[in-house]
Amino acid sequence: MSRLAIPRVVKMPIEAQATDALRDSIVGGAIQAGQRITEVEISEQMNLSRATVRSALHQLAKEGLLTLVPYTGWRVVLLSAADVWELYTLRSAVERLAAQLLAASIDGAGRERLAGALAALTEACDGADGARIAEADFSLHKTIIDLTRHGRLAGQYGLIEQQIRMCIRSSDALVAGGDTIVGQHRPIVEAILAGAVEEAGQLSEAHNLTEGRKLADHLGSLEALQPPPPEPAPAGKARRPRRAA
Amino acid sequence: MSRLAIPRVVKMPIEAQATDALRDSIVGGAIQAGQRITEVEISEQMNLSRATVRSALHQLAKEGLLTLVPYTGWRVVLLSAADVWELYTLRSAVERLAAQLLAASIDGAGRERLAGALAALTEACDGADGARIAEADFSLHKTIIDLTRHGRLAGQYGLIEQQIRMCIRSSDALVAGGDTIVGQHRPIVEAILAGAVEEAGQLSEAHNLTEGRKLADHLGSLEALQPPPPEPAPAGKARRPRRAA
DNA sequence: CCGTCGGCCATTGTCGGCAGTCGACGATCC
DNA sequence: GGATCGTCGACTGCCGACAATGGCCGACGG
Repeated sequence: MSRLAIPRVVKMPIEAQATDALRDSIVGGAIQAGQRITEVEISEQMNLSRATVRSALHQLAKEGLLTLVPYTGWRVVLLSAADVWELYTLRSAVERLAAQLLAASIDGAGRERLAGALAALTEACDGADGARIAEADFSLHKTIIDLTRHGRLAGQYGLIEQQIRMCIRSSDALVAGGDTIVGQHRPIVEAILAGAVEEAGQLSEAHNLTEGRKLADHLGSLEALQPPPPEPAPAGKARRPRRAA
Repeated sequence: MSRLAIPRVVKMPIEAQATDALRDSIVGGAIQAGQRITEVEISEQMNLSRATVRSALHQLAKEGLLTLVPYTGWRVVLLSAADVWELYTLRSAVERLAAQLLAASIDGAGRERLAGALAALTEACDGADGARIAEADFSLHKTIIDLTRHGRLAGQYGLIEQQIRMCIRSSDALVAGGDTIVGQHRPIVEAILAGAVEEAGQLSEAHNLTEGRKLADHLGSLEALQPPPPEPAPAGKARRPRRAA
């Protein structure tokens, strides 16, 4: 296979690079939720043409991270409790399918990767680093998805995952104890390894639904306190006075 | 509601219009599966700029109807039996969720719409118009999705639906008898109307899985006959000889 | 003082063009 | 005759500019 030790050059169009960078900025919190952004603003920061940035923004809009207000600007979506409910119900259905498929078809290499992901989560839960626990959590779920070798499943899950990442960051929830987290995931993994199709699906579905309800309730109580986030300021520069000079 | 008989002008950016028109051309069969198309070709036919067409093509690529070969061209996807399996497993999971949610939350107006959709399917199945039956079939499924008032669910289902439409058209399958089709759908609708959450989900899931397997087997047997569709010709104009004069 | 109207500006919508890259044909050399 | 290299056409990647649109602010009239 690898006759020569020459590394394959990554051939990724700038559009895709810009999309990834912007996505990371959004889910990573560099661009706050609800914030308003403009194409020229981004294109200047990234040193790219507006058309290129525009393409990236449209892609992210399709992924549900941005909304476009015609002739006005772009806005980072602000996820409500209803959105969280949508996300987690959808996620439960998708992950249930993944768990079932994987339980029915997992092979040796797959068992190894899956066990490794669970071990990593267990190890992360020993510490108190919330971000690291969350990452290991996501990684375990993602591993289950990938191992199904189901391209469209992975694609749809990817969209959901980005949005979940964003709403978790914006709510600063997900602070369950490490023991609880491991205790929730271990049975799922064991059912998959045992080839118990129905059980794996049910456990996975239940796990997501309970977690989703918890997060939605948390967000709902927050929304009840501060009803309308009136205007999170138009991104950086305030509207300049009519006569600057 | 309708005070004036003046049709509301559609205020839809040309990008979106182009996207819809292209999607219809693809799923409608005007552009054959596997065919190679270029941006200039489309832009000339639609009398639009390349950038606009390009945006539409990218969107359709994200919907899974096109693939982009860098610096070479676009290709309408050619769905294999494996793709059909992916589509129908995914669809079964999504529709199961929809049936469950709807069974748990359907209201009076919803019951009416759902019953109407089933009646339309029954009526269509009395005739022998395959296209009309298929349309009524899709419409019933879509109605269930819409009634859940689950935006993201509807969005993800939309993507799957387009691809399923395409592969059904390209395989000319779906020729089950009208009685069979009604007999498969009626129990699902009845379970939803009865509020039987689990039963509705199971019936919906089973329906899609059996139909998907049937279609996948059909496509698999076709693939076994003609292994590689070698080159479906580069779209219209043949590669012109080096010296035209 | 308040409601309404008009103009202005910011921002997106759309377009044509130049440059980089890929696939393939044809010429050349062995 | 066969394989390899050079060259060409075609297509996408990316860009800057102009047009259209909607919101905001000030001016005007009541």
